[in-house]
Amino acid sequence: MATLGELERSVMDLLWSSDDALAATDIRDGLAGKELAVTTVLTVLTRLETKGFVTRERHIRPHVFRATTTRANHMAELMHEVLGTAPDRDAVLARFVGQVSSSDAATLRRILDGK
Amino acid sequence: MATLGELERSVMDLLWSSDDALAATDIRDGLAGKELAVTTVLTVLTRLETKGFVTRERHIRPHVFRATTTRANHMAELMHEVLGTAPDRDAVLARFVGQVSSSDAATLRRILDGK
DNA sequence: CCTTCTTTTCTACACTATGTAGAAGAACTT
DNA sequence: AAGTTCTTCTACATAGTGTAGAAAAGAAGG
Repeated sequence: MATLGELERSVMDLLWSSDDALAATDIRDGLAGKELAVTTVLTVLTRLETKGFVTRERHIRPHVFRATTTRANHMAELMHEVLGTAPDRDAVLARFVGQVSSSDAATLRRILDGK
Repeated sequence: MATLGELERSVMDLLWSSDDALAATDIRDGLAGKELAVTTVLTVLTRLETKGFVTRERHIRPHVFRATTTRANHMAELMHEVLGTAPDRDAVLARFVGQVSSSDAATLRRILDGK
């Protein structure tokens, strides 16, 4: 899976946090602290589209963008990607679980039980 | 955590798979398919040292290198890093577990039980 | 339909990380 | 001291990302 740069991630965060699709100007305004040109935001959005992270509605003016997947889904996929490259899956899982907090462990148990 | 390039990862894979420390020439020889100059390997090893992924024994000639952590540990840390950036930890865990194979699920249960 | 405003696309440049290795220097062997 | 082996320095190419101006395309009003 393609990786995200810092700005790209910020943009994705806004899209992931938004229920409805956003225009480039919305995103520019949502990026607190940074004073970016709209074209910059559009460039990033176009790249994200190419990478498959966002879709764009071209029939609307201005174009609006939405994330193609949820943040949770994306993050889970990333984790699976890491796990997938390991020759020693079980060892990785063991270490992973060994490092989680007890509350995370409880969450995991709950999820596994409901499975 | 710093990320690894393709060649860097290949080098780490060799180190992770080796019980004892390796010299640059060992690594060059271990990289099947690629015909790299030893200096290239040394450059990569130096960068890996800077990034904290390997240690180097300077008092031995030739220098030998070893991974500072196990592969499983590294991978688990990567997974935690991903998880740590998520505002919705539980949702990510849910998705993550939701996507694992049943054998992975069994592994997880076993690990959690022994915890 | 011609002008003006808005929005998008194209093009471009700087910066960093990474892969790659030669040249020069340091250290060991004999 | 000379030769050999190994390391360090320096350098360059490429790709990804952040950044945005200039040019083009589309919409809206007169």
